[in-house]
Amino acid sequence: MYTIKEVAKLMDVSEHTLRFWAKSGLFPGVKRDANNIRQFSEHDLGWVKIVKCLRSVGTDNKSIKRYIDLCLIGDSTIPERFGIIKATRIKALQQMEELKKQLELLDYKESYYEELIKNNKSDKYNPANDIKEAVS
Amino acid sequence: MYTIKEVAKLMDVSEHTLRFWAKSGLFPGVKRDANNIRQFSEHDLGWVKIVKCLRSVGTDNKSIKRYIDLCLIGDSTIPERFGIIKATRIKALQQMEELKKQLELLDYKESYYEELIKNNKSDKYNPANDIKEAVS
DNA sequence: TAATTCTTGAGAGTAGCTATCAGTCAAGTA
DNA sequence: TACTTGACTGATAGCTACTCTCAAGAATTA
Repeated sequence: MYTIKEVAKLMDVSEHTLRFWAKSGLFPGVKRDANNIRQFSEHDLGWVKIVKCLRSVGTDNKSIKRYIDLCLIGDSTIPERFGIIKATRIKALQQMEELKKQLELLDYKESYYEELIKNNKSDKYNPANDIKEAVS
Repeated sequence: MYTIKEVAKLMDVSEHTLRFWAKSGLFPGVKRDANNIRQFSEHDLGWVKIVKCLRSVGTDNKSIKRYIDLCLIGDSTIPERFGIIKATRIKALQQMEELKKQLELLDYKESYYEELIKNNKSDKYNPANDIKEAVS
């Protein structure tokens, strides 16, 4: 059993955010002790993990709640849950591509500045002139 | 020259967001025509591109403004700009790693559901039991 | 001339945190 | 025994970065 503080550390999510997610119904059935303090089980960490995963890909909290609720309903919702996960995976792959592209720009800019510094050159007060093609 | 609508389409950023960024001072020196309508040049698209890049990695608008302002000051700020880009690049790499990890979970979940459906099995109303290791 | 289309800025609304605060409880210390 | 410290609680306020709605004004088309 873990306190909210331990979960926060373990999962790298702030206590505030965990409470916010809990209040939003994203962690069903987390037990409390005699002093009303949340006790996260290993099982509950599973919820935290999937919520964190969906959030990190940009799924809004309402849709996450929907997924959680589908889970609670049971087997009949497996096809819909499957669909959600598939769509989320595709979204994640797209984000990966986008991130790669942005990384290329950062790589380029980094070497551009490096060059500038090494050769003690000016960029003519025009920081965008290191970008060859205009559109992303 | 491009209207804001064209830029929105070209760069895949909403007009609203472009106006918001413009108002925040993230696009210095965008010209207007006789009717006060913004005319983005190729050069201006460079600003949009770098702002979009920094935003996509989670840089807050205040820090982006700082970067833009440094650019406008000129050569004396090249070392600081270099530092910002380097730090941003590292942040992007970390995000890449994080995304990969989340993608693994999604991959696992997808095949889990697939299996479930193929074999007409139950997940015992416990959607978190497809997660082997508890912590992320 | 009238209707449509586009852009503009102002301002309201929203999501998802993030921070503050007072209150409760348990354990440790004087 | 009284006091302090520290962890957790929910309520609530505040913040960022959009996102949407709107009315006004100019240009285009019927």
